[in-house]
Amino acid sequence: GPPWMLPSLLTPAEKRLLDALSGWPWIAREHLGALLGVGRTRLSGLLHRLEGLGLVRAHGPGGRLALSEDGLTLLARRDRAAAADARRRWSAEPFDREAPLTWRNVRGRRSRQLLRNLAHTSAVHGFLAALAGQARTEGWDLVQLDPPHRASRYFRHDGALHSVHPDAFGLLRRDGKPWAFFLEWERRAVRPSTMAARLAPYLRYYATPRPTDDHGLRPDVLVVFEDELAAHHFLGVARRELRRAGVDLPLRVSHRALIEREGPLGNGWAAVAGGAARPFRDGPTPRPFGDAAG
DNA sequence: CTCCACTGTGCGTCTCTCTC
DNA sequence: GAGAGAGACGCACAGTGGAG
Repeated sequence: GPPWMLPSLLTPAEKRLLDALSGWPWIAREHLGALLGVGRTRLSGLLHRLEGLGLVRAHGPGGRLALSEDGLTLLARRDRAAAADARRRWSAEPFDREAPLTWRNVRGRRSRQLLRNLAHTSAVHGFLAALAGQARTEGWDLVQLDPPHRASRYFRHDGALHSVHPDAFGLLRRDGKPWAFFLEWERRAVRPSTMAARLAPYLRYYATPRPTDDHGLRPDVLVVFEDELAAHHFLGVARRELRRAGVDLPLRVSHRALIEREGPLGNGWAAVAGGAARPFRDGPTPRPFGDAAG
């Protein structure tokens, strides 16, 4: 059919898949299935149809998924946004179809950047996929999940314009009670000064009334490190910085192995509350995201 | 001395606000 | 609507210091 008929041809599930892909380019099938809450069979069916319509393409040996340029155009038109801009930014098409999939061979600026840092991109996808799965089994409703470009927040503090650029923002709800978070996935083992610098934008943001104004509640700031040692160091830095700034920042810290074992909604987080860092697995800690812990 | 990991700096990119 | 300026991010690059 003609392209202008596409929106009416697509089912709600297919539109949800397109939206997910627009937020998380280069996502692996497994992660996408978990995000959408569909099994392998169902996912294959959806992808087969969308690939047949030319809206989605799988790239590289890993079959990383992304919207095609037609897919980007379709969503841009729906959002009354400039389609050419969207393609320039998000196109996953290679310059050279014969050449292997590398970041240098990708047209879109943002999608190129995401492919270049594929380890980080995949880590965030994996976190969110696990979160979505765990949320379903534990009765949480995943209301909202924003990729970095929608999770950024710009605000004024001391007269200057500042911003936070999280790797993701999410809003969940259970029994009518909401819980929200910003995610920062930290790759590099960073020095104390760098750790403090990463924290500073959030300290400024939470020093303003904006978190509550923006979301109706104060989202937790989740910081995940690749290795445990860096997470422990960060806890110390964060404790000092929070005390120094006198800001009540709902910060939770963890590391990859702990998240993989406990799940994002599990017991693997250390809180920095009242200036006192609580070490990981120091006795039975309350479930951080449940009713008990707040 | 060489090698390697880490660090600081410079640059490019993005999005916001302000101004015209 | 276009352009400038500001703040934040992340890469490339070069310098530094420790280990062998």
